[in-house]
Amino acid sequence: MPDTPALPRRIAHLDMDAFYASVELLRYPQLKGLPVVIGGGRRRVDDMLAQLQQERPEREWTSDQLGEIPVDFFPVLKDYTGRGVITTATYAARQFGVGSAMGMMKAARLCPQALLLPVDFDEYRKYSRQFKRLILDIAPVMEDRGVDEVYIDFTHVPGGQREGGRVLARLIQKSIFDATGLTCSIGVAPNKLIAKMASEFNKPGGISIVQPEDLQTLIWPLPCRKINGVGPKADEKLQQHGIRTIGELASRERDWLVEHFGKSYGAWLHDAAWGRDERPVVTESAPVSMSRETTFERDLHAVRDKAELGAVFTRLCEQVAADLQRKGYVGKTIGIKLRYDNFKSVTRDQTLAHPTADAQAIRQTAGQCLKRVDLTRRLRLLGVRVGALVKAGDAANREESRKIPPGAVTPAFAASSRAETPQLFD
DNA sequence: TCTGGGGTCCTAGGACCC
DNA sequence: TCTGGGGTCCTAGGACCC
Repeated sequence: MPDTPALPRRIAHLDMDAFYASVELLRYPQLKGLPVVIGGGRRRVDDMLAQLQQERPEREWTSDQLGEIPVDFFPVLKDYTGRGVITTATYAARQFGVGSAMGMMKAARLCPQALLLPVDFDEYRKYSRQFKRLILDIAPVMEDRGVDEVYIDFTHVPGGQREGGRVLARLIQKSIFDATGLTCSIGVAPNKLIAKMASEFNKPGGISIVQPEDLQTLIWPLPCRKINGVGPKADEKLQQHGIRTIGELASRERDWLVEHFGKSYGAWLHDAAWGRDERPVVTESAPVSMSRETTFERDLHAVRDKAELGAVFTRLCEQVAADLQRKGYVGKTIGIKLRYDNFKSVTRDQTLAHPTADAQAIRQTAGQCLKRVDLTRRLRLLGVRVGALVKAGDAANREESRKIPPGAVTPAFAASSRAETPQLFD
């Protein structure tokens, strides 16, 4: 093999534009341009069609005619009762100040006439798989970052270096749009950190190319919060030190940042501000944990709502078990999460000698965890988690070779099993 | 105006072992 | 009697991301 000069790294970040809302508009084009909010419970399309059939019996309604459902049939935000947050909102709704993660009740005051659609993750996942398949057909090194985002390594892809990546980015955009009608924004830069910021520059439908020499002009004027990894807490602390932009962050000594933000995070902040990031685009990753949680319609009490809580608890355990089994994993760290009426959260977990994906075993251990928390306060949320995952087959093999006696328990498990605590809803 | 659900990673103390 | 480090695992909480 002849020596080839090392190519400069070209990393792309692709972000689907208003993904959930755009997918919904494919089904309901009649809502285009109207303020629409997505969130608050899940309603199946079948249920909606049944209701429609009842209210408008003059014709037959099938899933082929979603685009003909009259706009006045859709529920509006002001009629919504119950809790929850908005998952996303169309541009028309955002003009009223409505945005994702906002409480429904607040959104209803800002834009009472907004149409309300329930989230339909199955539908979004369907389009998610499709656009990722299209990308993989063009560029094989792709990292999954959730339903609507990916990183792509352009470096060795044909055309990936042309015009800094713009040619390949255009090709991917066109491929996705032609197949789905959906648009996306792409940023291409020397690394993931900058690419992520660049993909936001020209939304929607934009392509932004950032070269190493563009750091000062394009990146340094941005607020620190634009760095993926600087959240509200870190941003507030930075501001308290008079640091608002990435450029101001870059002008601080590395040692000063380490002193105030810790060895690891401080050094990382310094690297980030100087546009340094060597993380590779990772094409495969194994899950670490799986969980299910639910927020109740009203806060529940462990004693007074014992039956209801017990049923929810069992269901969560069954759902996690089903998720594990479906994906072929077992885990040995079983945990619970509670959120009290004052919004404070606590977690408890316990590690078993053997990994499991069995609903009864999960419920048994999660029940032990429940005995270790305060159950006198009303509960707003309950969750069940299984961590320390391994592939189901691998676990079986290792157990076999290590000859662990069946029924072995960790000391912590044995201790908590002996604990005499009052039975509440478990 | 009260604030979803699913994740990952980091920190820090204590247990336990060598 | 007082006093070592280092490594790993477990547990709880919190920041952050999509």
